[in-house]
Amino acid sequence: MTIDQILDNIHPLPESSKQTLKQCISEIELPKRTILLRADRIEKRIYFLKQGIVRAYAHTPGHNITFWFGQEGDAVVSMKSYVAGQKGYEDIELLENSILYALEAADLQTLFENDIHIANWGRKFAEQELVTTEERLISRQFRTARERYQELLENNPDLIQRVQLGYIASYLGITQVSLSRIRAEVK
Amino acid sequence: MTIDQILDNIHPLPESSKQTLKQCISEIELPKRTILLRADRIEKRIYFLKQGIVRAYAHTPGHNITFWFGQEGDAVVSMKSYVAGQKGYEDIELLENSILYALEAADLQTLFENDIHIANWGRKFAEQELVTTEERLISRQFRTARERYQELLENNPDLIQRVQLGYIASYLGITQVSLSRIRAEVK
DNA sequence: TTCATTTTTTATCATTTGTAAAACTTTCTC
DNA sequence: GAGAAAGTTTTACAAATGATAAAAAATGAA
Repeated sequence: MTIDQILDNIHPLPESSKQTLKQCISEIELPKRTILLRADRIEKRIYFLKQGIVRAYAHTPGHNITFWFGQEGDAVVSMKSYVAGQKGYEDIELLENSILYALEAADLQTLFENDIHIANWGRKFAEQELVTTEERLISRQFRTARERYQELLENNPDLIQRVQLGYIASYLGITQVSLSRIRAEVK
Repeated sequence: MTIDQILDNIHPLPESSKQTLKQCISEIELPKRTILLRADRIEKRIYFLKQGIVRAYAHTPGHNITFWFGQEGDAVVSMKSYVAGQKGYEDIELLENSILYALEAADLQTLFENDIHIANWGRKFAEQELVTTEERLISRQFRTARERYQELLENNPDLIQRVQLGYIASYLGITQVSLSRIRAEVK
């Protein structure tokens, strides 16, 4: 997944604006188990995932709760840091050796103020994340864990292969034991 | 709550841009029980709530699920329509006689293309809705229904007075019977 | 490979939550 | 204010889920 594909997929940009934006983006490679973003920091960078898989989890008393998985092409961002300049809820951990595109949030802010195309690109970015987040919320509210597991099996069977089931269970909001029961039924 | 307060609260705008935007906004008054937005339509208008209270619910087999309440100052929008031009998930119903500020999404789109301040205002709008939605998702994933009811009692006691408990129970993701049990304990 | 560690599944039991029905309370209408 | 309708609480029972422990399977390192 190239950076051009990722940028264009959010919203097409005129060539000159795209070049301007790309000049602020660098590619980095990081090993499995790296904690890319931390809940207790105000994160200054945003990332796009070229290769790899990541999970976002919150540290809660007793155990950590995984609430998002990112895959190739996804933006990896502490939204609370990016939008409000405040500490987020999530640690984000690389579950595989990964390649990321990195971008300073401050650089992006400057571009927003000076280039209307980039401002609208940033608007589209937030809007798309908004709809995705809303869909996650609705999936969680409308469907049982069993249904959401089946949804995952159909729409994203990769994920279940690449991620250990304890994290999937946490993501679905059930215990690993319950997920095992569901898998025993469904298979 | 004036339209100026609502607009400025999202992101301050230069006076000329604000005037431009306000020229597209009209005030309307609608009675209780009006269905303002419908899941089976692509909605062309967005609203801000001056006075009243609304709920968003999805029609699911068996019963409707309430997943959002809007109060004074909130944007009332079918995000799927606004962002993606597709049918949304929700009907939005006025629970009280209400006064709303209305705006054609198409007019707003035109302003986005031509005024960088309005484009950044629109970006901020989406970003704020994003963080709010993320908070709702996380509240739902991290906390039990009991905790979320107590959270509501503390942060928004009004809501529980103004909205019938069946809707609150649905919003919390439990049955009305369970909510009754929780209330019996907490009181 | 072999052994140790981690992950997943299975079993049992206790707790929570849902369903259904009835009783009670509040609100609305005439 | 009386009666009807709508909303809320309570009860009893059934079903689903969680906690815990232990077994089985998979993974990783030497």
